Amino acid sequence: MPTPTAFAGLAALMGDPARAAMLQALLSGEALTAGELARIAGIGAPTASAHLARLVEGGLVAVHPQGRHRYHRLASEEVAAAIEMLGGLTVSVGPPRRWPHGEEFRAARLCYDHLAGRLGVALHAALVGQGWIAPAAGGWSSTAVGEAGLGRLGVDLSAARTARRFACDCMDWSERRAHLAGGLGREIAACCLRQHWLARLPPAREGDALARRRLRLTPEGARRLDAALGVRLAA
Amino acid sequence: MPTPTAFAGLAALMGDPARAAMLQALLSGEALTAGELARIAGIGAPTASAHLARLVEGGLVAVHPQGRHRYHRLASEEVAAAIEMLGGLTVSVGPPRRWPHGEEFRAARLCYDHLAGRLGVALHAALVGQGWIAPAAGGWSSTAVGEAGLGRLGVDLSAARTARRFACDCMDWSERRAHLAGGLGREIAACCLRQHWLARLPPAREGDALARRRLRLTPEGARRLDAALGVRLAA
DNA sequence: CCCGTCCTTCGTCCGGCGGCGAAGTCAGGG
DNA sequence: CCCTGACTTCGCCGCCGGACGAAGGACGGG
Repeated sequence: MPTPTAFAGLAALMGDPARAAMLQALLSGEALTAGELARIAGIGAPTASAHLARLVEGGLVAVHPQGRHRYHRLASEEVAAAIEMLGGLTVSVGPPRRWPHGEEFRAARLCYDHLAGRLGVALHAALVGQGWIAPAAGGWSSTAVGEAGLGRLGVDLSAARTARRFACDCMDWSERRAHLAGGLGREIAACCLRQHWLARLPPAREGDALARRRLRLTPEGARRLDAALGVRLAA
Repeated sequence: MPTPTAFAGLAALMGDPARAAMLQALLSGEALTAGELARIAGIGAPTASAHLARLVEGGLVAVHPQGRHRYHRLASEEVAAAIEMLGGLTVSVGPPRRWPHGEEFRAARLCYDHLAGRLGVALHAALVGQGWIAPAAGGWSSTAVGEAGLGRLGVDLSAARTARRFACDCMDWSERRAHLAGGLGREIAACCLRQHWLARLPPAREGDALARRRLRLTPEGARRLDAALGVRLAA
């Protein structure tokens, strides 16, 4: 195990309310400017700047300047996974409480770059149930019928294969079941969003980090997914 | 996602150096008394008591009093997994550094209740390579030849099946490859330790949380594992 | 029953960190 | 070229929380 101080430093980095709000906002995969993150965290610009500097220095966040904006995003998929896992702990740990988490978040949301919530879990179950993916070492591989079906849906399989992992499970913190991550999960989400099967992300409200991650199915999107996968994804 | 404050609270709980040292010590799966944890963290008894109260209150640690001792252990496998994942981040994140972590830890150690390090990774690879386990939804299932072989080794398969998950991957932070977790991983470790295939855990030195997790193969243990699995596990 | 041990509670101190305002730096536009 | 807008650096303040000493319960043993 790494030195306790290194471990504690990393955890402490995520342990500040303002930084935690920033990290959760970045979990959608978007790159956000320092000013946006300051408003999301509800703090002033100087304070946000100091926090972001520490997050970058700690390796959790990557920054790439463009003009007079500085865009920030999570440094890696591993960072996103760790944040998701910690978020999952908060619902399983502590005094049992009735779900205080909005119904919208449980229905559909983004986990880094793929679909999560009931929608993501249903997608996972449908892909397995239809035999489109099959268990393989370390995750899932696509079947012949799956490749045909995914192609019909417009999913870019070759792009999915360029990822470090083609398809693997990612524990869903609200449903307590796996949803689909990896290159395939990313491409399916990209394809769905591109084709407007899902409503666009609503604009962020000031101080509301969570609004960014909410998704709603369009009627058209629900219909096409239902037809393609043979399940009722829409609530 | 849970409220940012809940997330931050949990991360902050792990973010204190003293509490981090305690959690890492508990990662071996052992139940430790408040006094032991105080010495491990290098703090006084009153301070340790306050820290442990917060860890229990936060749901990360479970306590069960026995006589005048109060034994503490991690509250669940999920807590252990989250701590491991955060530990993994500390080696992949931040400025690239040459491995400052002891060779002994990378060779063999315990991850909660199963084998990790090069030993754990080699075991995983051997089980797959010999066809003793095969990919299944959410993890691995045992094959017929595997069940025979594991039975010869003295592994209690029925005990392994009582776990929530029979066999699944757990990312190894030092080898960056999967080792075996779940009921099977637990039973193999229990069986190995019971049969003295591995040297006993060395006694804890004061203030040294890491010593608890170091393992060394006995010559007898290495020979039997080599013969059974057909790989050279000993360095 | 009294003592030793383990652990907790209480009271107190103090260092560190998060917060902001003001000033400085840099990029872009009219 | 100056102005605006985005972000950083600097300096300072307030306060939360982690540290300890002393005292106060539990529990077990002689």
